[in-house]
Amino acid sequence: MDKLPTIKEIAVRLNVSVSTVSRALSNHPRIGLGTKQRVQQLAKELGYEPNTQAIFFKQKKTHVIGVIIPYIREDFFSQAISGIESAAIEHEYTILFGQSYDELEREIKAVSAMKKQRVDGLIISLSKETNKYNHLEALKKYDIPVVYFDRVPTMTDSHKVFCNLYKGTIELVGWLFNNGYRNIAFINGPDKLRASKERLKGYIDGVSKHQLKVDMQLVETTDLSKEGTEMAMKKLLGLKKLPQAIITFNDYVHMDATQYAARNNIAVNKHIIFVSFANLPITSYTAFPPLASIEQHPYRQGEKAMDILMTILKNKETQEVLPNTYYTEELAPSLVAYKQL
Amino acid sequence: MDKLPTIKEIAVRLNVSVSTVSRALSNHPRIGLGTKQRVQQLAKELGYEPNTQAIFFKQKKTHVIGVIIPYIREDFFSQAISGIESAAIEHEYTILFGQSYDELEREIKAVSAMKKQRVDGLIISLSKETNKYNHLEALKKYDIPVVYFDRVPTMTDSHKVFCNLYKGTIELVGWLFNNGYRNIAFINGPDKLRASKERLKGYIDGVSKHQLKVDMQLVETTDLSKEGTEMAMKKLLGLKKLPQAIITFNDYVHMDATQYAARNNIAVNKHIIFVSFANLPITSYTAFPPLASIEQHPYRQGEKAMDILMTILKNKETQEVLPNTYYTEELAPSLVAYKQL
DNA sequence: ATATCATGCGCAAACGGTTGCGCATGATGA
DNA sequence: TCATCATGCGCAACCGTTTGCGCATGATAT
Repeated sequence: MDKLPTIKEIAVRLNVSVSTVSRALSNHPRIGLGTKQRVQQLAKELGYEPNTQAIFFKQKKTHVIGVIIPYIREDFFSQAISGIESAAIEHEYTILFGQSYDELEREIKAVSAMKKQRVDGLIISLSKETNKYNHLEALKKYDIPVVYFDRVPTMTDSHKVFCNLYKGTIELVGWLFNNGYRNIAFINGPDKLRASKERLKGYIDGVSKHQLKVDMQLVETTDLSKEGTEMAMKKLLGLKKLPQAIITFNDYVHMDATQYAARNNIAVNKHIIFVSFANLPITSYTAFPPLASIEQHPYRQGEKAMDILMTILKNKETQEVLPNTYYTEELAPSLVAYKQL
Repeated sequence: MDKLPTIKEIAVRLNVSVSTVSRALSNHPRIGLGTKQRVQQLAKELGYEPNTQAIFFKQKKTHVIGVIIPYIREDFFSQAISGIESAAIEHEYTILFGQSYDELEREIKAVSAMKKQRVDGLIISLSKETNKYNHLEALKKYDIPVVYFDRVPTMTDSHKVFCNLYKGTIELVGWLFNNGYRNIAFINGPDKLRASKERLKGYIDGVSKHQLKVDMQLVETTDLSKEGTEMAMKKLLGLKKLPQAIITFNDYVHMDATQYAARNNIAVNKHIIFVSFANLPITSYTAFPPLASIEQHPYRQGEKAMDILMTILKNKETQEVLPNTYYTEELAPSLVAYKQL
């Protein structure tokens, strides 16, 4: 394969210097019209395309941003990455992709790979295991800004975008209340997860808000496995007073819960109604879809994260480095009722 | 932020030349032990990490491969990309990500972005619209090898890996036959799709193989929309002799078909049984899961594609360029029966 | 004592561009 | 007529690293 045409080759052929060619191509005012035309003409003929790698190298930029997520198979994240991608394209950026599979070790490796590739910035949704942030702090040394989304860290000195699930849960409880449900149960996720804490707080505050007393017997947790969910359901169905409604941690839990209920002769969504947090696109095809769901806007979270990253990068260029400004974008979740009760 | 330590800085501090430092770090035999130690020691102290961008630039390599798929939201593709990623990690490669959304125009842009970034290779599953390949041929000029998977082109001078759905469909028909079903209907996808042609051929040959006569009244097509599928179902349910089994083009069609059937008082999977091609992970949670399904091994397809790409790249290094060797990997699909009939 | 060789290291080019500065040249104004 | 200035272009450094080659130096062989 013959070599790609370079600026140098054009220079030689036209008997001018490389600097002239470079400037001619970028329409520098100090280059004569004739020269410009000859250069641009020949460039076109040769099919010259600037070697972006060389330019990026010199400019210490890559026009690449890293994206690390737990699982691309989760619809939530594939939507998020699509949002990121669409915003990235607008800014002429491309995405370097990595999954953590919810493992800290993999996350560290992925971050390290991004660092090696000198991404201009990183967007990440943390793994469940992530409890320390050295690997991410390390990026500061390389001047790589990090924007977190959805699974965001607790530190305040970070850029982040997330959906306020505390409010979402309150809304969900409110919706149930307004539709006449009082005895509202809740299958939460693992205690240590931030997502669980938020939901629980929302549940408690939501219930209290309507002058109901909070009955912790109605609150169970699952480790998100099928078995864990079934154990939780077993306890709830064993209560003397059966719950009228069950809020599940997410759609995966929802599905296991409803299937278990059905197997135990509960008329799902009649006898007990189920509501959840939206993760899955096709719950409507499911045997027992949730009657209402909290939409967490993954696509928009992705877009927003990218937007924030872009403004950070622009600011860096403009030297307006405001090192102590941290962007936080809190999206309002929205309740989607699938059926009018 | 203070500058990152470079080889040059180490050189200055140690009063040696950059070349010595470079060689000392890579354990070159011609460098004295003492010097090596001092260099490596200082490198460690400074936290020196080689600038991979600079190295890649010099070596005309990026250690990045591009991956372009239609929709990451489709579970098939998110699995495929996971397979690619896992193989990539083993070879110290990272993935530049792009979606075509099944549009040729977007695919072209994505390819162009990959080209700009000088990926070392490209793995792509073509968009439905892709009927010409100039954008991909253009990569030859840049010496970027392309490996196709699943949605592969017709040209023979290309590397590809795919699942033989012709055989898969035959197998599906055979399974139905062996379980006593004779009147087997088929809702296929759009005629022009290669995937449709393969399935249709498989259907016809599969049916003939068992000495059944091929009744084209049993074959309908859908444009893959809900409405299209329902029209197809309407026709099939309108036949004087109702089919005993229906093969659907994929799980999305399956779901629309079964829901339509249920609404029209067909006892799904009893009155008429449904089988499909696996796309969705959670059909088991669905109201009417398919009783059997052809698994197309997206993860393995991804892995395989990456493996092929790697051997191509290795060969390039070794100068053993065999320009007219094209790798083709045809995976055998496997039939998964969800219930014993 | 001299040719030979291994050892240890530095020079400089190269990858493909960008860019500050300086040097001619001809036109302009005083 | 001479200083002044805009115009058009080239020189060379630079980004961070690798690598072919050459140059000393001291040891070994003859």
